[in-house]
Amino acid sequence: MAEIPVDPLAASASPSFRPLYDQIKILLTQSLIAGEWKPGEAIPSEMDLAARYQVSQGTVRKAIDALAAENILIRRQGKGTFVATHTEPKHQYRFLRIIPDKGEKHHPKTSFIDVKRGKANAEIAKALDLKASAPVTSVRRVLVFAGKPLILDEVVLPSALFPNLTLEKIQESLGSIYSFLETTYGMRMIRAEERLRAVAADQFAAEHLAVKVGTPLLCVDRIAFTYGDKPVEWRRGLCLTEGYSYYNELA
Amino acid sequence: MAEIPVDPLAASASPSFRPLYDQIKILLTQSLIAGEWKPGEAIPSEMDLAARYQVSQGTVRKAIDALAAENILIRRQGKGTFVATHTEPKHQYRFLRIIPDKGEKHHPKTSFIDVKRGKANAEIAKALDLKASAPVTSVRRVLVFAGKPLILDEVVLPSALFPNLTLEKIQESLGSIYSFLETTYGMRMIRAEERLRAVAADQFAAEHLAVKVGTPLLCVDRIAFTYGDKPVEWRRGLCLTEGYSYYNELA
DNA sequence: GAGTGGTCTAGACCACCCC
DNA sequence: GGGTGGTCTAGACCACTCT
Repeated sequence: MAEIPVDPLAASASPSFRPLYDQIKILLTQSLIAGEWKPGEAIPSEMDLAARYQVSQGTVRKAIDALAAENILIRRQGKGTFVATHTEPKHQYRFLRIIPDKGEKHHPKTSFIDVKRGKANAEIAKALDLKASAPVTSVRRVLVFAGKPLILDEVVLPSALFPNLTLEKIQESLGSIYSFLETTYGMRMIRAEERLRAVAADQFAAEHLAVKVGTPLLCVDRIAFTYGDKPVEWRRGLCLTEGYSYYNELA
Repeated sequence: MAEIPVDPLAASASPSFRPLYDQIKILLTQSLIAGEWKPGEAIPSEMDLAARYQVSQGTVRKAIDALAAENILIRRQGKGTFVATHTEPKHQYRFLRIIPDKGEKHHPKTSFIDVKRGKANAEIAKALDLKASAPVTSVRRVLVFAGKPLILDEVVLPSALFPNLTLEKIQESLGSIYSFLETTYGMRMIRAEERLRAVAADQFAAEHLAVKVGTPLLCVDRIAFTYGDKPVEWRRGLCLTEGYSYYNELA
């Protein structure tokens, strides 16, 4: 007669198997959400985490590897593992795919147009998982590359998550919006989905990008997500693709 | 007194360190280039490869993991590790990012316009690493989604690598161009770079996409690479983004 | 049941960083 | 020199597939 093992882990493991490193990954993510380790800070060493979770170093390693592959953690040999941040100059414009056709990628200068409060339309409410006509805050800006205004965009954020957002505050902050949201609201964007279309410039876009009405523009709709795949930002960018283009790698 | 180990590997390892699994990865890639394992076939088991290269299974595993992450190999638990192929229905249109705004991704029908021989212009010669005005073969087609012509594109290939390409041959083949190139010329595309712009439809595009001249179109330039990051295809697609858009994930 | 990939462990040693 | 991540190994066991 074989013994019947009474092991709660083994019992729950058999149907729909979940590897240990995956569970560790979830625990690490929860600590990140809870703010146990803040953006830019180092998390405990692999050995410490192995002791904490009572698993081997190799298992912790696999969990961290997965988070590093998603750009949520950053490994630095000899120094430690750090919580990724949009604040570092190198990662300021991590999600910006517009680059010059010739020469190196460079960062734009931002010129803000206005900050307004309003209600989410159907499309945005659906994208951000909000109730219809939930309060939202919109930021409109122009991004200027090498002296040329190239992108006109509108960033829409749920007011509940980002209260008291004003033009003054956002103008004071240097750098990208994500850097600002991170330092001001502790909200970190970890991934985004984009949809691209070609559209004709309307009057407003034509003025701000200094082109004729009807000029073809690249329209980039984005939904950005924070930890746990929660959508927290919708934006639409209208981009003049002259000398610049949207770069993408397919694998 | 400590012994001085005489180890040729260790000696060459110190300046500009290269991990073992990286070297194994290179050896595997060379075997793929040499055609030792053809697309769709299984490569030897991890244990066999470990014996062949005289390393541990874990090291072979890391090398295979890297190639699997690049979609060059495909792991299937319980069955083996296989050479990826564009021939399988699921991967036929792996690089196609145009999907409907509502509903699931679906495959287009192809309608070929013509196949011509010509000389590479400066842009294409540079992209494909060819001599100026090297002979190239161009294929023009229209991709039709759910009955609507949405993409007009031109595929440019070096004639030296793809000899005797005719309209008849390519029309006989079902499915994507990459599937055709793989079965006919044994050339496998493993990754691609794209640049997107918004342009106005010219006369030719307007006719084939059934729109007015001047309609904004998404222009997608692509360079596709085979093993060893060798560029072997240039293409330009003009895409009508009505009800469809170019989908991309940022991480 | 045999074979494959997938997980987990434990330990040794290396490369890198900073004190 | 001590700490961190990175590599490599060897072995045990689990999950999946096919016969």
